[in-house]
Amino acid sequence: MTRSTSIDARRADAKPSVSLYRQLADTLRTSIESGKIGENEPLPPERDLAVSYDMSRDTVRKAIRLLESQGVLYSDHGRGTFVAPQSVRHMSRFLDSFTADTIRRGGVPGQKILSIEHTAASMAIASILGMDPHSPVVRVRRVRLVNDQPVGLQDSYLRLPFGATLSRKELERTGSLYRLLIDKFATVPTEGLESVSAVAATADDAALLRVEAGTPLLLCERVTLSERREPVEYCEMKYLPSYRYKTRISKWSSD
Amino acid sequence: MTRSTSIDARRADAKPSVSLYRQLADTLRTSIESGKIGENEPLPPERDLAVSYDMSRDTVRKAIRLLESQGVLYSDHGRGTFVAPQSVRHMSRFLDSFTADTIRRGGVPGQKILSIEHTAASMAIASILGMDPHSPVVRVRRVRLVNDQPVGLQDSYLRLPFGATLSRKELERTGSLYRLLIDKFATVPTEGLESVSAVAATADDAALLRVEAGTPLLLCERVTLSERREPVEYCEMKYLPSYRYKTRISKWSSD
DNA sequence: TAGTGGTCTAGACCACCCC
DNA sequence: GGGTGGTCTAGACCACTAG
Repeated sequence: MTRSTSIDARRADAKPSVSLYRQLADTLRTSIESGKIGENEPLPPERDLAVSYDMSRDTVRKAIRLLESQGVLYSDHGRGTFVAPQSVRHMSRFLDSFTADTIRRGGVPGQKILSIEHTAASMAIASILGMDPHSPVVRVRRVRLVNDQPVGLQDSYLRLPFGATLSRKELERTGSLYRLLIDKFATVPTEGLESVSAVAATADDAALLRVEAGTPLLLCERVTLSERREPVEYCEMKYLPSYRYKTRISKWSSD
Repeated sequence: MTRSTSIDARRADAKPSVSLYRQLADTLRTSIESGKIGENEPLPPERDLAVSYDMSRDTVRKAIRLLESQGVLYSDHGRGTFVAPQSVRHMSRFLDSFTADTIRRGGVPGQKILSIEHTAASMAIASILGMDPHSPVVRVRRVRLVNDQPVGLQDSYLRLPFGATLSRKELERTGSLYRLLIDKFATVPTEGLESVSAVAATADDAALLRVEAGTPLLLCERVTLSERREPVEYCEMKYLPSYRYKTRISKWSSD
């Protein structure tokens, strides 16, 4: 007995082995994005999917759980599994670079690098990055652009491997600090802790963002953690009011 | 062969049947909160836990997945499963009432109800709540307090079941709109879509929050969806800069 | 190489929704 | 009652990490 066509084709693909349930999740996601199943319409029952794609029901369920966690599907006990409304599907937020996030929203991301300094950590920065004061850190200040218009300021402090440095050229090439972390320093940003509030633009902020001083800005502070849950970046972002920060939050805390 | 003590005790408890994996998750969460296993220290291997608690390894894994989604644990392939740092464990955000959220942060929640109107939905409100214009809605305006100090304004539009009404007395008793939705209208808020930005306080805002007009405020708009993914509430919240909005975001979007 | 988490299976039974 | 998702099992094998 052989596996259903489309999944088998993927299996023979470049990657040596993507798990079955991820392949199924991709297949389902694609068929949902293409509109084959409408909002709030049901998927075939798990048992049917298992037969169709020649896998166990448990594997089908894993695919459904994955898509559920991404806001693509939702299941109701006794009723069925349904396609989430588009409004939900497009709200999911992930730990993502500004670059990728902007592209996902349909904008053209850009940046103007204001400065890259190799410096010693202040007590505050050292504390939040879990290092000793005066340890070396890299500070990167940037203006973020969408479609060539400034939308926000980013002030990042990076903890680099011992002796490593970061050049303006490297950053200009990729445009994304996260890509550099992954590709050059083999550090995968895995989790982010964010704290959001509102502040008034300082004179400096105002000049860079081309608004008046005192304009309300969205202040977002973030600590980024590696796979081992070590802090690797602290970043302060200030965004114009036109920039909207979207999130989906799920379920009930007793879960 | 009988089940390990603590889990069995729970099983005999009030609730007729909480699933095994949730019981194990509760047990593990408790023992983590109590500090029996420190930050970034490993749990016993899944196979050991399965033997200890007399359940299958798959059931143990379900408990671990649940805690992982709540930011309590993280697993690394080939290394083990570890307790997340406290900073992560305390950042998880859920679709929660202001009331519950404030308590979780260690504050005393309060509210001053400014008005409760039964009115007809504007086109904008009707559109976002997925109803016809002029359909009946309830608008609730409140000042939110933490430790008796005003921290924000909430302006909620509720879609109630046909013919239902909402009295000030009911809302004053529970203090929480969500509790009323659940208890009185059998509607469980399941998912929220939020959009956050910054605004300047209007003269009215300023008076209610006891600050100067023009003060930057955090503006958070939210659409709350029911289990069936029908919109049940639209809410605009404006918070003082001192109020911080905390989130944990996970993993990589390619997941 | 030994030990860990990750995937997958085939089958059983329960809980819930709706007709 | 018939169909759906939810839970649980026992066992197999793979993939990754570390000493």
